Amino acid sequence: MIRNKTTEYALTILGFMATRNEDMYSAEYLHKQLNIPRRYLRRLLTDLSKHGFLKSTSGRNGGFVFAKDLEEINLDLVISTLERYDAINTCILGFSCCIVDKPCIMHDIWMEARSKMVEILSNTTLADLKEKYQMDLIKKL
Amino acid sequence: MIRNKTTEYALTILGFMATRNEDMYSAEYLHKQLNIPRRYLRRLLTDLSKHGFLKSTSGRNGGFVFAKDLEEINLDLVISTLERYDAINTCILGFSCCIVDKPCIMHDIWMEARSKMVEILSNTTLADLKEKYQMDLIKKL
DNA sequence: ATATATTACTACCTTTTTGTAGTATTTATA
DNA sequence: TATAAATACTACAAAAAGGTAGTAATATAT
Repeated sequence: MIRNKTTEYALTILGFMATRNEDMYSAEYLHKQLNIPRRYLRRLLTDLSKHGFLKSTSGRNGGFVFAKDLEEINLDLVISTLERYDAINTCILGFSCCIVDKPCIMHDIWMEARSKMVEILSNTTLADLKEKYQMDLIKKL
Repeated sequence: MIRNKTTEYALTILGFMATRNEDMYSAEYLHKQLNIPRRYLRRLLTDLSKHGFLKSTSGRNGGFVFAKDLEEINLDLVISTLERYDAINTCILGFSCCIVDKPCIMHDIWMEARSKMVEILSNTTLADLKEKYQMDLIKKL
């Protein structure tokens, strides 16, 4: 499902940004807050911009902000954008079908398990996370 | 969830073996059937033996058979044996928590999504796959 | 204008995962 | 006992993922 650390990083970054109220997030700031390797984080932020999640501003006081509404970004979208499935020759799940049986023996059970997961992830947007985060803050008072 | 191709291979191998009725499976035979790289497959089979899923017989006519009942091997067991979670410092899900929030913002939603998946996988044994496979064969007649 | 704080690009290095090679060992069979 | 068909072990090679470095470009502030 989530194969890459990069995807984890991306979720962490977007989740963090979604729940705070800064006008702008610089790579340096995010690095300090999230402890993701500085240079790698930078590259990832640029990637997230290229994929349309963020938009960047160069120069002093520059940084990153969301390129679209938080409602429009669900967790499955983030994951499926960053994980590169070699879509052909594999099950949708990223589980390569064996040659003998197509679909393979695992296919059905795997699809069932995976779809449950995807259902939850795709129904959760960054806006939901933000709301939840703020509710949690209130509860703590 | 499933990060490694190795895990996919393992599931493919065990699933295949569970649904056929051979007395013994040699690496060479499995290689031809499943198209997994010969040498890598061999090593993996040895690993699966060390992990107690299979037992091996050396020498001519040797090969691999299950070391325990198919009922005792569920899919989550296979996955969690082969994927090496660096259990400490990470969520149970293998998703490293960010430093700022512990548990991280994603924690709850992720646990929910993941537990649905694990529930299905851990409730499915190789015996179930075998049964399903045979039912499917009958239906085709 | 110049210095400073930021992102962008490209190339490289390191670690992990995946895959290969060679040789030794085991065991049935002719 | 020799041969053939298997697994076991160890080391290495290749590919992918993760991480670093240097430099260029951009924009603000002084």
